[in-house]
Amino acid sequence: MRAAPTILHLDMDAFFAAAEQASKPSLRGKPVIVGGLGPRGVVATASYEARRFGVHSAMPTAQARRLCPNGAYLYPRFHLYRSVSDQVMELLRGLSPLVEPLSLDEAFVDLEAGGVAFDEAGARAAGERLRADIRAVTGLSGSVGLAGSKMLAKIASEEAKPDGLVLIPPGTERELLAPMPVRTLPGVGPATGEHLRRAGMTTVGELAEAGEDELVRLLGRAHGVALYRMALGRDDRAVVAERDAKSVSVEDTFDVDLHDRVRIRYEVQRLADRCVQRLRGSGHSGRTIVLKVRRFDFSTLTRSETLRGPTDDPAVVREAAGRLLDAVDTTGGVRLLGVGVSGLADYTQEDLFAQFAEASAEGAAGEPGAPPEGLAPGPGGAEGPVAAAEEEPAPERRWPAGSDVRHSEYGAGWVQGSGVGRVTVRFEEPGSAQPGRVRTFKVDDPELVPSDPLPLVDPGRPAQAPSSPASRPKSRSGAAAETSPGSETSSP
DNA sequence: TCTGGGGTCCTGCCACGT
DNA sequence: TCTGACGTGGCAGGACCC
Repeated sequence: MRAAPTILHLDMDAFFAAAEQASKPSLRGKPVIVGGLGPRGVVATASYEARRFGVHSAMPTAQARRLCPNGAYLYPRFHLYRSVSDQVMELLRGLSPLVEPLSLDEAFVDLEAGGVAFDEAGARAAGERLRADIRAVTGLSGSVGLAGSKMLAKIASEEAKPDGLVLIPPGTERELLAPMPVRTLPGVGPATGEHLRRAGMTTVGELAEAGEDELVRLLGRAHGVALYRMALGRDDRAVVAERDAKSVSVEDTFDVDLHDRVRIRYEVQRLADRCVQRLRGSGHSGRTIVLKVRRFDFSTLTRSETLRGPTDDPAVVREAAGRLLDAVDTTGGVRLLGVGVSGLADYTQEDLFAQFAEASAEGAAGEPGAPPEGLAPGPGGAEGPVAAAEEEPAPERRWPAGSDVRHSEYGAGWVQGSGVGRVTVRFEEPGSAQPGRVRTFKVDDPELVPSDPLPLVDPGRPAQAPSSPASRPKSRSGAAAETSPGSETSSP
């Protein structure tokens, strides 16, 4: 591990919910919950206002509604989050070529590799500058952790939340970690945490005292060794800018368990097609086809089959998935189906031939066939906007809560709710000073159309000018404007 | 009062070839 | 010809992460 705290971890605060609040002025300061809104949905992100009611990520949405009945419940708008994320990642790449994105809202940066910081003061200045730039460009806040390793930088950013910066000075790691719960360490989830608790270990200090041999005995070689090192504050994993994908998969949970074998087979074929679409989109082919089935009792099983060579042919993947399904007992019902491809390869000559052959067949074998009679395609018919966008034209227009719309007379707005043939829209834009007016229309009103999300910060009028590119000289040391946590967003 | 979606990594078991 | 050791690959499940 390096001596200077020049690994930076950025974590955007309640990212999806914050983006929704920035985009919809009427939701600012209110509890906002983003996630699946169907009967089996779960919370992806809750705003800090919603967290005060006990709502948190991964909680069933139905439970969240009981805890926070007056919150705004919205479907995720990944297009918006991805565009904001791109802006943030661009700022990070201004700091260093070594940027490792972990998700849309998180990344590691090696400041030393970028030449922007070599010591504590430099790292702190770069972190503060970054936070100010993110706010200027996106209107959102992010928390920054700085330390000499990835693990500690991540722990630091967690401590910094919301809207803060924490630096772990070199030499203080063990002392700092010792009283923390074992769950603080990456790789310790509910199962390992419980395992360790039964063995009498609840803090990181107790793991360090137990010794490597004991942890290996309890958790196995790889996990035990890694955990012992982490407990000592040792982590020499490098920031890796590019990672190759290892697998591609798609899955759907159905609002109601499926029992009909014909319907199940049809859904597997649709998933296989979607999976191949994604596979091709990523420029890959793959050798191992995986079928995932979650049964009525939540037990999950996977079946896989490895082909002779990689493929990106939908017919081949459909067939393999179908064969795997034949070996699965689905009596009792299934709540989730998934199809994945692993053992990824770049395109091969063989794949090109396969594609060519398929193209000449004019897609005759490229369709999964019509849905079983009387059954609409899709998971229970209540899928979110992302899934809906991939469907065939629906007989009735859908207006998912939170989605962007435009009305020929009233302009840009978003869907507050819909039902019984009506859709309620609030007309406001990210820059609106006041909450917008609400109007209700018929769902098939021709004046109302879905639209793309508007940028959170008008590019012509940034909230505040971002500082010059991060590759600039390091002499600038101010940038203290955004250090204080927002008073209204303190965690419960 | 029920538990999403898209991933990664590890472990144990088994079959197979040498 | 039989047997055991060993390495490897495939498969299934579990844990974890965001």
